[in-house]
Amino acid sequence: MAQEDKVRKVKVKKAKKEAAPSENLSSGDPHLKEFKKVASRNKAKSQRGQKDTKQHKVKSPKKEITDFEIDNDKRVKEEANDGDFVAEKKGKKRKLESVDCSPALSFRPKQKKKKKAPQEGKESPAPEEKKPMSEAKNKKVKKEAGEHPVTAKKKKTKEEIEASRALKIKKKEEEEQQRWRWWEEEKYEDGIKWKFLEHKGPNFPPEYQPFPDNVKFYYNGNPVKLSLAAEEVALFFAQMLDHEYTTKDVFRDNFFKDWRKEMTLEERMLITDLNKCDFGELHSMHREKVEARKNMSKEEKMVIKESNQKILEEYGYCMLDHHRERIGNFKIEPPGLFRGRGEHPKQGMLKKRLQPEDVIINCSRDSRIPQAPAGHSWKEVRHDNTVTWLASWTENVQGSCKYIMLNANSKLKGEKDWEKYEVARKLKTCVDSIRAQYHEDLKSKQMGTRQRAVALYFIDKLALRAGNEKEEGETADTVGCCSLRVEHITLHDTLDEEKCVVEFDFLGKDCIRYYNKVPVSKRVFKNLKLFMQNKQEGDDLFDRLNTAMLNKHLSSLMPGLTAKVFRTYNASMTLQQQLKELSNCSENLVEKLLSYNRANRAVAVLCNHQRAPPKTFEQSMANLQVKIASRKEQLALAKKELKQAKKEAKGNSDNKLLAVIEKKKKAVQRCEEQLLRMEVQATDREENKQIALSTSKLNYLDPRISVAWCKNMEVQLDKIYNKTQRDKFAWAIDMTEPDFVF
DNA sequence: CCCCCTACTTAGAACTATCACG
DNA sequence: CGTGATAGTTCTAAGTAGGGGG
Repeated sequence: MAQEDKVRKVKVKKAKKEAAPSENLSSGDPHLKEFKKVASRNKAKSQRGQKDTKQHKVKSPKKEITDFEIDNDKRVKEEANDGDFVAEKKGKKRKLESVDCSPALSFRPKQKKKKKAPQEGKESPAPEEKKPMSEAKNKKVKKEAGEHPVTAKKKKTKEEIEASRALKIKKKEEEEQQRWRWWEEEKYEDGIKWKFLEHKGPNFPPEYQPFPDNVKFYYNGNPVKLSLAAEEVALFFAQMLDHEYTTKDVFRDNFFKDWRKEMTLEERMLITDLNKCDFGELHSMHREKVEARKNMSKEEKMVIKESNQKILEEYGYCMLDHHRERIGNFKIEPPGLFRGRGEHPKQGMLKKRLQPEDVIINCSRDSRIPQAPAGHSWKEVRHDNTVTWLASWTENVQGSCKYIMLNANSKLKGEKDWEKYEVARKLKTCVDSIRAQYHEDLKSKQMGTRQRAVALYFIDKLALRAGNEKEEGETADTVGCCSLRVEHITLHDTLDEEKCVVEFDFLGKDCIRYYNKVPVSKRVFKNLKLFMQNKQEGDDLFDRLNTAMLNKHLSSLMPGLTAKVFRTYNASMTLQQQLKELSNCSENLVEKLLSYNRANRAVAVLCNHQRAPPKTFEQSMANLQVKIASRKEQLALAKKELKQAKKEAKGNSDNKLLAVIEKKKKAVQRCEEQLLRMEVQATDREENKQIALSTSKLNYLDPRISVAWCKNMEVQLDKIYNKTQRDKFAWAIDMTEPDFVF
């Protein structure tokens, strides 16, 4: 248990200055002040409006910290003239020009408001800490009492249903009341993520249960009883037999190699060819199990649900600065076969079972340290409050770190999210000059600067990702902006009557294809031609640029600015614009929602958020069309009847007839409404066939835009955000006024 | 300058619960 | 009152970005 609390040092990077001085828009940082102002305004509001009995809010005077020193190590190197550009081989990029780099300003507002003393006072009295457990218990007791009447359960009647409903509502209210309104509090000083953190450690998956002897694995036609370890891995493969993965050579090879590592020497001698393996019985056993689980009785399902609930109760929450916070992924990932996306060179490799000995725990020194499962111990317990994770381990397939962190509705995540949108909003104030500058840079004498300008143009205009370098052969071959290669774009002097068209075709994150034909400015086009000169397939388009250089430059234009901010900015701006353009107050609810979805969709298209069309898509679409047709018939009929009724009533003021007319009118109206709803649904669904809205909604769209829209349009918020989303965006829902502008 | 490591966000697929409909 | 489609949740892979050390 090494107690090395790492104190993150604020790094001051050596700044190199480029020949052309960059416009520095950063000083003063008015936007972040705004951020703070909003926070306190909201605070005031809520104190006015609500009887918040909590008292975590303690105002604290702010202490300014000095800004970073800038090392003005100015070095200017002249770049060769245009004729000299030589494409360099991929992988090794030599950057000839020096790059402007302002001090590595952290974009956090904290920077401006280091405050020390009051932090202690901020925390609520210590005794509260012990509470959650007993509280939880109480709740449970209450619940049980309600659910298990002493007498027979025949009496499970209205009363009880009502009671449970009441309980639910009550719980909801309670939840609302208990919600930690962290956005009304002061932020911690630089880098400190928490003051107190206590949790139970991660939850491990159950041990492997060997399958019965009557289920056999065959090799070369002969039954073979496998050792426990080999059997477990064999089952991983057998379970996936329905999946396309298991037909791929790479997958099979990787699997077989790793499987053999788990075998005993004897097994390894015997089993040398995957094609001679017969997993049939294991596979069907697995299918039966799945089937059986599906067919379980309600009671059995209930039992499982309850035990899951118990696990959630125990492991799913932590105490963070006196608040009970939900953990996002408290379960240790179970072992299995690695499933990469796309043509992943490591697909099929064995992802090993983790032991507590692999896991590092992070928590407060003065908290109850989580107990490792019986007979085990943790790899390490540390107390680092500059990070947000509760536990971490190294995964064996890629060798990367994995973390257990809090749920999206937590303070730690929410605050970061809020900040992200504030940075994006700040970009709004200087985007014009940044655009002007990169437009200028397209003419730069320095190749690197030109490349940077073109890359920035793509990132801004097309919302491309930054495109970090990746290790070759370790992952699927995907690219982002800076890692584009010459084969990923095709230049067309004219295409479909448009000039200077760039045709993009590459695989991006998660191997999602990006295909787009975009007319670009002449200057950009000319530059691209230049960049591609003397290069061949496999060469980097931007051979003098990488994401680090790009971001360095960006952060010199505005603190906190990186490539990905453009995605956030353009996504949110698009939503706001589209909502303004598409929706209007006089629409009915269904139409408003269609408009909202369309605006959302425009963003998803911009960000290239795709999904596999649902398997049942065609079928369900056809079904819907049938329904629409029949409804249309109904409508026609209803209209006819109405006409008929009117005819009969002509010149006749018999009340009865009039009533009939009214009735028919209503029927027609109802029919029309339903028809409209279905037609809208059909349109929406068709337009959404291959587009995933949720990613942008969750990660790119400032929720305040949506909240404000709902208020202005008089649309219930739960029409656009489900429970999870409302939880995640609680801060925005609470603070946003109808006049919010991104 | 380059490479590696850490920490955190973003991403679509798979799985599960719920709801509408016959 | 079951069933199938849809909505919501979980899972974990795949990105971004910045630090740090050689």
